[in-house]
Amino acid sequence: MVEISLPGMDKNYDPKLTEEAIYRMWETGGYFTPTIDPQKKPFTILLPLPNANDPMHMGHAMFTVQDILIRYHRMMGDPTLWLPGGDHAGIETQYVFEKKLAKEGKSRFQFDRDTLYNMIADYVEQNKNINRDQMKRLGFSMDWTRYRYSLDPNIVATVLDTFKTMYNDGLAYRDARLVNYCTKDGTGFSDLEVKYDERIDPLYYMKYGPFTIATVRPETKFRDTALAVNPKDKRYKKYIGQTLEIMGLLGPIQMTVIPDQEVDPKFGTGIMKVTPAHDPHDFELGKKFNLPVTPIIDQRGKMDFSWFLSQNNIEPKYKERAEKYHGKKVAEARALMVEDLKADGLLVKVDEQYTHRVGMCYRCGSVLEPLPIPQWYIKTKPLAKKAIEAVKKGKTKIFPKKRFEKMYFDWMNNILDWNISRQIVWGPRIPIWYCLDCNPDIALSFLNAEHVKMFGTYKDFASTHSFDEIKHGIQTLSAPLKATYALTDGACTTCGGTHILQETDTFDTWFLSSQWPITTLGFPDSKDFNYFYPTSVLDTMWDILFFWVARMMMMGLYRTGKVPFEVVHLHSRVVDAHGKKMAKSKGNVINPIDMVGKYGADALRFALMFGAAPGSDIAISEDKIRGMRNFANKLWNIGRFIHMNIDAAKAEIPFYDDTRLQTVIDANDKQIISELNTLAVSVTKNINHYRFSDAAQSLYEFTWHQFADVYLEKNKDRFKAGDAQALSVLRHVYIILLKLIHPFMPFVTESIWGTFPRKHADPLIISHWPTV
RNA sequence: GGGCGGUUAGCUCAGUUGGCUAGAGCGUUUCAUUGACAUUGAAAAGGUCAUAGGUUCGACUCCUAUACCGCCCACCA
Repeated sequence: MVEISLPGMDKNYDPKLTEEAIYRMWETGGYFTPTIDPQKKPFTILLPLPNANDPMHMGHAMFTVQDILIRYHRMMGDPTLWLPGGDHAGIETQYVFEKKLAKEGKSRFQFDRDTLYNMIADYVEQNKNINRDQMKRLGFSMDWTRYRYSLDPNIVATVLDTFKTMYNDGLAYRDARLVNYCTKDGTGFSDLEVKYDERIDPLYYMKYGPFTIATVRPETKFRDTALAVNPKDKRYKKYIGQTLEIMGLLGPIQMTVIPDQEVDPKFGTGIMKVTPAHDPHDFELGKKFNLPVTPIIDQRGKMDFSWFLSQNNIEPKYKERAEKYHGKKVAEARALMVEDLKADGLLVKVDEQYTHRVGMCYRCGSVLEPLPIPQWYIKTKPLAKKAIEAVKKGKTKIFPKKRFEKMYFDWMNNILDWNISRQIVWGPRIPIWYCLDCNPDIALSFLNAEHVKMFGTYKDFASTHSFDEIKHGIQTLSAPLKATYALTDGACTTCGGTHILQETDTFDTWFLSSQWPITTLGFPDSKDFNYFYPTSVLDTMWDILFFWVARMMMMGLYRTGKVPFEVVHLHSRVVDAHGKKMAKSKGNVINPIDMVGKYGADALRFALMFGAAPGSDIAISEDKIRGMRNFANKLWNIGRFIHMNIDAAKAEIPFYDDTRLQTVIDANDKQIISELNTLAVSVTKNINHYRFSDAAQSLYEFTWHQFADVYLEKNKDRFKAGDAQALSVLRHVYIILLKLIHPFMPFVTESIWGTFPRKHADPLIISHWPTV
């Protein structure tokens, strides 16, 4: 066996020997940083900012789509910017951090607000770079000099400014409607974040005056304020408008019967109890009929009977019951009440197998409690209107259009106001200040020196604590809806006092990220903003179309009057070899970094692009990645073959375009050149149309089965004989191929590129894209 | 409840406006054994394109219905 030795080219391509050095060469060479040239239209992509605290998963590896576009445009000569960033990911990060604390036997309640915030900040700081290094390992050609973190001071400043502008425009407001509240995590959520789960719960039929009603939530009935029936329901028509006295577990209550179209006469008994404080539908109904909102569950998910117990002359039996329920968790109290209903003969029957959908906390899985808590909202209708128009007019194009444009319009048309308040510490606080002297009823919770959680109103604490103590120890401030507030952090505009406290609600993370295109580029006036906004393409998976993309459209248009991006490209979801969603619980997760270590970044990137239609899932398996590793190796060995033959020819092989060879060309050469041109045209077209799979497949097919298997095999004798024309054509086709493949497989192509003679010393990354 | 997508070779999927013997990757079978690559080469097997109708000279491709799978949205107590 004769070993062929070529300098720098082993028999097999080993990504481990090249990738790191090549990436460093690109980065230190400054090729990721665009030169601003006012004569040229830039090409810009903002990376969908990953959670700074999370390692990469396969979904992030799909950002390869962006790198392909970026590398392609860079080679086209466009000033090209791919701007990376990291997200503080409010609730996600605080949740992960609390779990970490729990493992160490600690709880967030052992720390005051500032300390907890700083601990989380340190934790994120430690993890931030893992993510960045991993993206480098995939070869992503991002401009790291422009890396942004969502809590960078200038980013936050713009976000606060947006809030103030919206507030002054009447688009940001405070209201106490029913919010999806997780009593375990202690925060409210927006409607988008609610995860609905099918559950089987008992449906209780209970006697209710002259009626029987059905409910899954008997614990809320104490604060029912009305009964609703369908106005067309003959059975109950005569009761409409009447006020009835109904016997309950705590004695008789007064109840008015009201009409409501939406009551289904066929459901249960056709009568619905109305509980405005704990049911979204009832809340709206209550507004219509002016019913009081009377909560019976508190923010910790416990029954609150203080309204009852504070009454005079309560019958001892009822007092005993109320005391028994008071302070119990919802589920526990419900069980007790069902027992008491039985005892009183009020329970008619129980349907144990009632299935319904319940709103759950997407984070911790607890049942969400709709609670009437004041929150900050964004009025979305006027913003959505413009976002719809922009897409209709084609200012922003959504791809694949067929599937996702409809989703976009449906959501925008039915949009509800956006709750941006979160009751967590990890994030910027809403820039609103309350005067404690003007609002002595503001409820405060804070930590005293012994780390004991304390609740009370400002009035309660003012006599025993200094303002400074309150200000620094405060955990949360829950101002009643009627409390007055101001945008200023100076003196109170009403009383001139300085006992003012900032809102403790922090912004929904998505409120920050919805402004990413403007905050990262330096709105309202900076060189980058003026040059790069609007960006060219926004590429992401469809799961955050509403969370992020739609909201960026609204916010970008609101602040700048221009769309934030010209194209929205929704890439495939990565699934396992059997088309199933990857999940830790299923044990089918493939770690991208492991695959890079084993087969190289190029192999993984190519596998992710190969064989998926736009908008559909992409199945990934180790077998497939290995197959693509083999392709990289094939490409590498064609390079070795060419070197070997040129070296053996012992003559200078002219550049293809320097010679008259083109006019006296051999039929075989002519054919491969023609096929190459066809390929270059189709790859270019496919990239322009976001058909990355087609581009990848044609590159694979041409390289392996046309160029290597046919042309190269057929002309081996000519190469061996040192035929200068043949060798020139061979090398030319190969060099062009390296360029065409480079956006997909940047490492192997760049490393081979370096071994060939060329007119300019430039690396492949900034070579010129082939044009025909 | 409303809407969307899918159903093509053993597996995962392409098939862009209806038109040549329906393709790829992986897997399988047979042969080749080493001056580019065994991470290879040559060849092969394997599909009533979910089902039933319809439009058309012609349907994997268009229309209707059905079945199953997946996803999104929705306040049914």
